[in-house]
Amino acid sequence: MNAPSFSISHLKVACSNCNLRELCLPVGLSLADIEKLEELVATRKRVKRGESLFRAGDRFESLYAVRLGFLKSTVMSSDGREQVTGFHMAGELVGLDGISSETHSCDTVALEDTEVCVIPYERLEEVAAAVPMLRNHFHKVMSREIVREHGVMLLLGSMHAEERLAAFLLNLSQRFEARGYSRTEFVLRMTRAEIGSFLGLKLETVSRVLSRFAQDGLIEVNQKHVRIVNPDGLRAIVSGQAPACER
Amino acid sequence: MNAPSFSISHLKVACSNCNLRELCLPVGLSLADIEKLEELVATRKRVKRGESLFRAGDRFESLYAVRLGFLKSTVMSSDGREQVTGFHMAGELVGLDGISSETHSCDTVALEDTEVCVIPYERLEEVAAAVPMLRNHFHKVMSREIVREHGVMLLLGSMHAEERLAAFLLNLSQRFEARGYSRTEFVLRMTRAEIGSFLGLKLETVSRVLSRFAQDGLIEVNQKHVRIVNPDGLRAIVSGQAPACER
DNA sequence: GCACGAGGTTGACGTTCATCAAGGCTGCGC
DNA sequence: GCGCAGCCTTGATGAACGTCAACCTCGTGC
Repeated sequence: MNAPSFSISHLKVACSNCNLRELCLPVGLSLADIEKLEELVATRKRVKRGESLFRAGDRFESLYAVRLGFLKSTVMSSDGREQVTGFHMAGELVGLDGISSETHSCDTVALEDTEVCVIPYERLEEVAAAVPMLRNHFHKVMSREIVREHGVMLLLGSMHAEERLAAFLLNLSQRFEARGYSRTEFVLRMTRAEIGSFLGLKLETVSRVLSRFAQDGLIEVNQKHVRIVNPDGLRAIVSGQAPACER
Repeated sequence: MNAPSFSISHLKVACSNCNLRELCLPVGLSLADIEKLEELVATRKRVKRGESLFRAGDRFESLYAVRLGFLKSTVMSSDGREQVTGFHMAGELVGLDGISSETHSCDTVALEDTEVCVIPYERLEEVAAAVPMLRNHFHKVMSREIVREHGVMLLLGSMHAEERLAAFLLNLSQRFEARGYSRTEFVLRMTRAEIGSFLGLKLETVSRVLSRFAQDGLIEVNQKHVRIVNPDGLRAIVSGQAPACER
């Protein structure tokens, strides 16, 4: 509970120039609208690897748009079990959990040095009232998060370890691609234990399944570095085409 | 994909008289605001047991506030696995998944004869722009759904069968109580298979665990009728105080 | 260079839950 | 009444994953 050492930069924020525009913003905003938005996003905040952006119990004041870096969100049960609820990368909005009770209900921690745009929520509410397109976009972002979580529930509730990991790798791949990175080769920013927590598996199982995928020529793994060799093979696993028992 | 036989009632809808006000609406709305709201909620819709309110792929047009009855939502993977993502009762809002892509991404089906208030989404957006309190309330409802799903992820990702079922029963209990029903005695509207799907378990496991709870004097079960005898015992199970291996 | 620690891999073994299978209960139509 | 279908229960067995433990790898600080 010690105060994390954020550096807050008061640099001029310019959404209009931001290379994440297509991810963050609705298309077709007028210049005037974008100006309103730039007033909204007053500051940026840096979060060093290992530090938290916010913690469960913190008063909710702002949403955060990830500019660069990588974060995880976790919830904790009363008896101390931890569950990773998501990983966040550039262009994604975090903090939505806090709106409901004006208090954050999860911890969000940087897995590498990260920079976010701070979006004071009260102001967002005002701007959203005035700019229909932005309001609509905001609602879509929240709804998309609900739909994403439905997908995670499907994964956790009805998939085997191999299917979960294949789905996880493909999801990462697709998100990296959408950000202009390679979809076949990337670095896992999280540990095996964190992947396991997210997927409802133990770290040993994650490690074993990754090794098996590598053995089967689906991927190459070297510690955190992953190369997807046979994406269709992974897709086949996700859709139950190739359950473990058939191989 | 045949058209379901809804009966749409054009009765005057009166939120101001609705006994679900405290669940549905923010406190402290002015009379003028409530009038705007009543224009918004134009119609009601009845859905018979077994029929669907909407299906994945349907164009999204409205949200629905449950007036009475009981529904489930399910998502389906490409290979046909089904996952129950939630059960809905009076006072809850369903259909939020559709906002993101203007298409519903889950099926929502009545588990008993059900009546909902239809809330055309376009109009909701307008009214929300004009009525700050309602806007804020709407955002909180969406956020609450996100937080709820975090809880389900925790359950699916890190709890044992007994813990899941204990948590499930307590959750139902608490929701019934909030609606003025008994918190100790209620009827499960869903089958064992549906409970299992929601909790990531098979129906046999659900049945076995319920029997074990009954044997241990925690509950009484008779088919769909459940009486919670020892809620603290259930709570102890949820918080890992009493794992199966200790008994 | 070396020691240390965090994170990762791999193997042996055990537990939990799924699977398969048989049978019971309840409500409904005839 | 009877038969049937849907749902539920219970038992026997096995697979998938967790647990425990040993060891390896890499990066860091001294």
